[in-house]
Amino acid sequence: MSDSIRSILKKNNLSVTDSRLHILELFYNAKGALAHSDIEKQTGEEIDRVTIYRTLQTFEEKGIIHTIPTADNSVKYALCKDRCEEGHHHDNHVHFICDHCGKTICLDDVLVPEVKLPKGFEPHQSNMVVTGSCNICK
Amino acid sequence: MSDSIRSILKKNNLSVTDSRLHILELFYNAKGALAHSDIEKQTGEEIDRVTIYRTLQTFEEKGIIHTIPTADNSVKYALCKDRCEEGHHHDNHVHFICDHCGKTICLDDVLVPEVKLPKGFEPHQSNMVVTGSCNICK
DNA sequence: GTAACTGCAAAATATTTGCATCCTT
DNA sequence: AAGGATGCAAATATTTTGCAGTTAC
Repeated sequence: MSDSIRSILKKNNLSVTDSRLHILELFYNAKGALAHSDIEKQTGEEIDRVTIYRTLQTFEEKGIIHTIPTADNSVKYALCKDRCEEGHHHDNHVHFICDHCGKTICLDDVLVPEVKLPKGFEPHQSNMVVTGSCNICK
Repeated sequence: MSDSIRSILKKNNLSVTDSRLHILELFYNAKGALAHSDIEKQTGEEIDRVTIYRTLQTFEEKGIIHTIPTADNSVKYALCKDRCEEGHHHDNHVHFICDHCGKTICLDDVLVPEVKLPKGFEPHQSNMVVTGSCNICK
């Protein structure tokens, strides 16, 4: 398992370091998205706050993770699916935020529907966020 | 014009103050959404930074404006349509963010399509944000 | 007159930057 | 050995809170 994480870093020309392994593992274990603060809590004193910022930024640049716009405007990150890893983000699934437990869940099977835009608008990327109660809370 | 803005405040049981009139007017003149920093720039020294925070919060609580989740995770606000003003947000139109000029535009005529969620998920509110190039930049 | 609103100061929080040191390759 | 990554300190930026003075009603 740790090896597959290691290979992701290598594939993206990133040095394999403890921090990166640790943080990336968190994403693989997490069902759903993580905020900076989530990562900070789960790593405790082990990783410096600044390193977390820089690691998240690096991962995002490499297309390993992507940010999710949330209803409460907090910053969250989630793993990209395979198709993202080429540099292009095809992050076309719906994100769900539970009003009760607060979790953000990637509904990988629910694709964002296309919409017809007015004349002159050319879409590039679509994001859809649904709030409500999730399958555990309700 | 100033009178219609005034009546909105009254309708929501808010005292009519210069700050509120001014900020609310900005929203009516603006095509699209405003960030806290936009408002700060446009009001200059006239309104205290803190007052802007509190005014935005108040307006949101009253359902006069709503927040928009943006791809870059900055906080933006836009006027609610009539239906929102009852307290329930029926903010069911698509938001468009232009990659070039950075503007956020409410596509009032483009409704957020419904999606079928997996079993157990109960939707409450949907948000859709499309990025690309707008009708002016392209 | 009273409750609500504002501005200022300051606290709390979040994010970014510089630099010396350490680690990966 | 060399370049990149980390940790610490500190600079910036953002948001919240307390309180005294002012304003709307």
